[in-house]
Amino acid sequence: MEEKGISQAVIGRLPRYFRYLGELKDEGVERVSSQELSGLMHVTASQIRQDFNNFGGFGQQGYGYNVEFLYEEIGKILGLNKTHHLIIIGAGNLGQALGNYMNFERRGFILKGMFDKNPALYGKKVREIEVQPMEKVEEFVRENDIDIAVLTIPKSSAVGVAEVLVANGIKAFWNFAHVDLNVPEGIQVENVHLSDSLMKLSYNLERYNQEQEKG
Amino acid sequence: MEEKGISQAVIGRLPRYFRYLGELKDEGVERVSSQELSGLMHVTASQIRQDFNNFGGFGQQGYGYNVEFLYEEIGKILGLNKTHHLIIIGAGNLGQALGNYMNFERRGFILKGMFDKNPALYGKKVREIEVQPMEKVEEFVRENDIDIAVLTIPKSSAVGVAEVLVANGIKAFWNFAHVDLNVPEGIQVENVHLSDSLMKLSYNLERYNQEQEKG
DNA sequence: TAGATTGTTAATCGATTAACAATC
DNA sequence: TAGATTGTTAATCGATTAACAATC
Repeated sequence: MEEKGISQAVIGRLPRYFRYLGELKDEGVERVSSQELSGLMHVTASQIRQDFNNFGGFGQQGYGYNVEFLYEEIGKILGLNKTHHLIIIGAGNLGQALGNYMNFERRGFILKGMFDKNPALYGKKVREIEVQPMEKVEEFVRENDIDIAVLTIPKSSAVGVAEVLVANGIKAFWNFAHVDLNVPEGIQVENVHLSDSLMKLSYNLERYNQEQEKG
Repeated sequence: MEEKGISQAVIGRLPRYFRYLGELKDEGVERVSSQELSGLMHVTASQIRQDFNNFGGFGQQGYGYNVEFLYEEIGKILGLNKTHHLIIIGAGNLGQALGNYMNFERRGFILKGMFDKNPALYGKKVREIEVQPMEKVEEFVRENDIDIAVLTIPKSSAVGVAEVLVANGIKAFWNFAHVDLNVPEGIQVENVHLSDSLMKLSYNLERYNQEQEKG
């Protein structure tokens, strides 16, 4: 179970393994070989075995992998056996959409608070959580053991807000603002730059069309 | 200006270049060297030059790159000089949030329609666009020159809906459903798997905490 | 025991970085 | 012309794939 210096390429694939294993588990499948999984997921069996072996041996020669065991282990690696408390900064459309998404709760990501600087939103409820004024966020973070801040605010305020949150103990950001945060060493940032993603799609669409025209 | 077989690693970096160059442009900066950009973006100058040279020479020895020119060129590469028509399938919280996000419009991504199978949402307006029943989507796609379908529906229906849309001429999907679409060759898919992203953050948070404990 | 399939080492491939000649 | 900085080739690094011995 030794883990050190696992590359982000591997980490990035774990949630997808987790998803497929969850589906197999739900279908009642008991064991799976790297070859079967390879066919299902369209990645090489070799890569699957290499990826799993970064975390120690989960399989058994001649048998393959036990689906439920592997599912649980990957869940643990991803930290899904622990509870994470999160707050959403910015209660606009996107913030509310994320707040309403119950599936995160199922995985142990518990929404504890929502904040906005727009008074029109104060008191508005997203599930059980009331939107609070931004002025209250510092105290709230200090007193409620918050791990993750979800930033669904405009880029103009994101960098400043992140700074304040770090000063009050936030350890991780799920950043939807279209800006690079530049936080101190050891603070984790996961960016979701939606417009970047849309531009990538646009490029690939464009490129394919052009190739078609050439023949 | 020859382009062929550009790796997705390079494509994935273009939107970020585009963003930084846009900011420099707005600040009135006229020229930038790969070295300066390197300092700003925290990537190597060598990588910057290699990336740009995939698309031909945008710079000038001894001078660097003209900010506005480079900005425009990368925009063109990303297809942002063209207009794209898109529809949103699934008018729930996330669908509405994306529909309301005006910035996409600024880049030429025009929302043309929204669809949902929930009658309670029919007629609801997101900006100028009324939510329509799912039954209307096939005809709408055929008659309105739609390029991109945004899927903000549950995974259970996403695969089937995608199939129908492909049959009616959709060429690209921006997929927020937590499932792999598996479309025919030549149809573009850009996945935004939010829960995968959150799990990655969870992993990195976990890992860092563990390392701290060991000392 | 024979067959299957892992864990792991070695080979290959691709992406990043370094170096430098070309040239503005 | 001298200085700066690109475009591009070569070197390095890391990630993926192939191969196979270990072992259930």
